[in-house]
Amino acid sequence: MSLTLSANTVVVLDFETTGLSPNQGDRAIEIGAVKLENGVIVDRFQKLMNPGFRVSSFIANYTGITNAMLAEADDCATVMHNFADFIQGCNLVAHNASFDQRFLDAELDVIQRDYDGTFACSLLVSRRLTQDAPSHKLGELVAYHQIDNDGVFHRALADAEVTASLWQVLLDTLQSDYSITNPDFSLMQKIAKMPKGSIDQFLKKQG
DNA sequence: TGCCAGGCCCTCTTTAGGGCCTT
Repeated sequence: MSLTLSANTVVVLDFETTGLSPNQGDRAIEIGAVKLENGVIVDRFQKLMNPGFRVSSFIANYTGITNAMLAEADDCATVMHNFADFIQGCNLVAHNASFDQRFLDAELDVIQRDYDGTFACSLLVSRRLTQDAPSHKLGELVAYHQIDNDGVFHRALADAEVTASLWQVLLDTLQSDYSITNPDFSLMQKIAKMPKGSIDQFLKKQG
């Protein structure tokens, strides 16, 4: 891990893609991200990218991203080079991070770039900290926590922004419910891996 | 020909199956 990795800066990111699996030939079509410094958004990144083939009608309807929009976009390599620069030195957060990590790894592998941060998953943390939530879908959690939003979902920057707000809600929960002052990224990673049954006892020891 | 994601998590579990999440 890089010595320049920032302790207080994370990038919350979200991909829109042509499908669920890069192993099955799916590609990224949009990346959106916000950079958080001590919980405050200090930078944003949003780019459509042309995967080189037409997206299905399902994806066009699901995301609102059309083939006409993608025809005018830069190719994936160009966008991902810029995004690799954007995330340099930062840890990463995503909702269901294993999905976004697979696409990030696949797209950066194509252009032979790498990143120095590690991922934390807001879905896994949410399942442990707000076990009463009826669902841990991003949209459902936005409603559950009454998170401000512009009504846009399944677009990369909009989803990254509400995920960043959710991340902050989860950090605030650690402070308010467990008296954990300044919970950090590595604690969130530990929470994500902890058995649900022992999370309460673990957090009470942290406070 | 027919199949086709992958990881987490629960339970009627561990020699398994299925729902939840992401697009």
